[in-house]
Amino acid sequence: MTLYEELVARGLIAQVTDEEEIKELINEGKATFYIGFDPTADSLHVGHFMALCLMKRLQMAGNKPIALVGGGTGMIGDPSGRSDMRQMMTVETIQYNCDRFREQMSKFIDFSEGKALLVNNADWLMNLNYVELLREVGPHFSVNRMLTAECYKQRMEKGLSFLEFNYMIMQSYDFLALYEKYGCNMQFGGDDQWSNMLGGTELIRRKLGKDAYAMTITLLLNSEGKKMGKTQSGAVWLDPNKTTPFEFYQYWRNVADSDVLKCLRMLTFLPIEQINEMDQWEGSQLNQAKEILAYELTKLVHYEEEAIKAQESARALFAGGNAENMPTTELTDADFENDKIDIVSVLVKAELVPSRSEGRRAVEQGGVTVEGEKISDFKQEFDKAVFEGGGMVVKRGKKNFRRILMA
RNA sequence: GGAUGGGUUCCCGAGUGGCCAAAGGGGGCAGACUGUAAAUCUGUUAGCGACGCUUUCGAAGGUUCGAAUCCUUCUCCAUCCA
Repeated sequence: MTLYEELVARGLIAQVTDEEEIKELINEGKATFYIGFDPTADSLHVGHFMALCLMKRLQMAGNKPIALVGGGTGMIGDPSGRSDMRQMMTVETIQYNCDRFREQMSKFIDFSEGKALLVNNADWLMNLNYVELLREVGPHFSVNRMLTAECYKQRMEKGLSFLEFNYMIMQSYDFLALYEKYGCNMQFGGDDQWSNMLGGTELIRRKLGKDAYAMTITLLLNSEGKKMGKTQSGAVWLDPNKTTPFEFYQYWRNVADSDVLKCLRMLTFLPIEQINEMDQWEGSQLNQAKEILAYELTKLVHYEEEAIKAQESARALFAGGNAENMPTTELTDADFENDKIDIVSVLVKAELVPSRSEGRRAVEQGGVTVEGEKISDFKQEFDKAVFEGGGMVVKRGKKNFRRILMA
């Protein structure tokens, strides 16, 4: 199976500019391609992870990846598919985020010996001269065409600032710059980037009379059509300090039946044949597929050791027993009054609830368990002694656990 | 710059002087049922020392016994005109 065939089989490819050319380029390892990452947060998330996996697959086939962090484009903010304007970020924040990206990426991509490049578009965008730029690239963009681009559609209703309108031009300029500097002949990106990417191939054609290609990756959507990798409390991050390996594992352990196979195909490196076998699984057997998915992804992102720990914890917890590797919270003497602490305080301390009111409601609704015993009175108190030694396992709902210990 | 319409709780969206911590829907959370899934049903969804108190309807002032609601100024957004 060729690389391109595998990408198709995994459902990763959304749109391509020229299928035959792209096939040949990447199958034979002749592509120098780039993927852009906008530094909108201080950690990469699951959406980026897909792109990183793709980079890795292509790198393994001999293609040369360029990871571009958007230190320059981050100054503008991509309006694609958004209904509101992004918060403008300070230069310091952007720089900080770029540095974090750099760290995390080097975990996945081999940057040694020029096998891959990491560049920052601030290097060429920040020094552009407005009038020069207008004269250089301005004539090659038709405002009429730009306005019909899919990525602005949502914003045509709500309003689009000139600042953000220019994002496409900046991204197109990136492609041109990389083409000239490194011979980068292909761009990959999320499917929401399609119009921005076409801007680049067009610019290269008009400006240099050369061909460049673009290919988009299917966005990872769940069966309800929403982007995956988001939870109520925000994105699922790759940084273990922002999303612990256990939480990361649990996110994938809990995906809907209808999404498991898709996730396995698109995100893991398991052989496609093996995944296709799982496609036959039905009902509760799919639970095993979810466990495999969670384990594989945790292993990729946080290494095997953490994946094993997360899996053991999860198994133990849901089998009803205790687990070694559970998130813990430590109490100090100051948390106690007369050597006692009430259940609501414990919940708040353990961050199992955001406020005392919610803690109280959780207890009233029968959602709180301590050491397997349901708590029915929100005024219930505990002696300091019970937290000594192994501590006490507190559970809110079915999936939120915390071991409470003395510091 | 001019005209018009608008900013309500996590989101959408009612509410035009007291009965409003604010209808309804979505989402979230919890319970039942299950497979740590989905669907369904039920409860709940500002905070707190909790049959009471405190803060909230773009911001700041004002009128009033009483303001999300009336007045003034400011601000932001959309549409049309320039």
